[in-house]
Amino acid sequence: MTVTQTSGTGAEPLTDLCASAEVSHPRPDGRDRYTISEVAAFTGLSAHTLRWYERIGLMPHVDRSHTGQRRFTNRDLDWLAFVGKLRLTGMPVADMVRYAELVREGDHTFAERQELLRATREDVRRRIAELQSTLAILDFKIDFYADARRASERF
Amino acid sequence: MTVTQTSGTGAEPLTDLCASAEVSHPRPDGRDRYTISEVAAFTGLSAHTLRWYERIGLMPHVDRSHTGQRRFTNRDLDWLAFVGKLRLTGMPVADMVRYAELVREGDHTFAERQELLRATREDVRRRIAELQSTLAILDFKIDFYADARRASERF
DNA sequence: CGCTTGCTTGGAGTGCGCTCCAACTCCTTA
DNA sequence: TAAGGAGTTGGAGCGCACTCCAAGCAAGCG
Repeated sequence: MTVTQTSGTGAEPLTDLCASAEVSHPRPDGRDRYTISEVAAFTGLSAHTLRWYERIGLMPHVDRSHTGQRRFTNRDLDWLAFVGKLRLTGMPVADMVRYAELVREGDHTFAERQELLRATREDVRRRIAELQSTLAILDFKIDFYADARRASERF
Repeated sequence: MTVTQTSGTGAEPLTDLCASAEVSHPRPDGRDRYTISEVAAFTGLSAHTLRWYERIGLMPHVDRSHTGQRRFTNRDLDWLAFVGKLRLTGMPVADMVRYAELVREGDHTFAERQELLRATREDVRRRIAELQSTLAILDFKIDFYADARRASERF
């Protein structure tokens, strides 16, 4: 796993480090201000969704240009990458918002954050097990159809 | 894997066999007619949902009592168990309905059914991989919080 | 008989996660 | 200067998978 340490403005160093665990997509170097459409292209989320994430409190707080347009930072991209992972787990958006709130509240919420992630992890483990059981059924049925088709061809 | 061969009325023996792959929950022996609430309790689906499944064509066709009430058979339970598995895969209801249609159309749809299941299987494999990647991130962050908390306790 | 329980129906409502719309501002290019 | 493109907002709308509602029917019981 590659941990990319992004510049950071000095505020909440621990949270920042934690928010930037693994960045999968390479990003334009040396830049730290992206428009909403750049971020949309980069993350695969729509601009609508990005604004909506901010509205509901799932984005920490996005900088603005002098004309009021959003300017996302590398830190924001890190956060979105993490949110994307949480989304893949099937975690409800409300829970992600809760996590975001805890991050905003500061370091004294570490325990609760950890607990939330732990619960999510157990959930993910359960889901993997479920999926693997469905895989067995699917294999069984696919084999069944393969046999049936071979049989019908032979006679 | 235990394959429980349920009685069957003689119609489409292959499909029947295939529909009855693995029955996870033991069920009242010797019976073959269940009310909707029994099936609801048994499958964990609500009676509402069972009726809705029938309406949209996801249930093959449920017998009725002389007063018009539904009487589900063991075969129906087998089908519902399989549908439950498909549901766990995250397959959209519309696709499940498509599969149900193919089953109703008869044996000449084996190829298409197999293809549908194959696609689903690949999807499931992808989802398992995704979930496992999120698991890595979660572990990383949970460890991070564990370390941070231990560090803050020590000083 | 009246009451309860369980079932029936078509259609309306709900919650989630977006997704889009209308009306507007701002900046750039021709 | 005019047009076009990208951004802004609050709020409405959408698709999915249920979930519930109202009104009614049939059976069982005291």
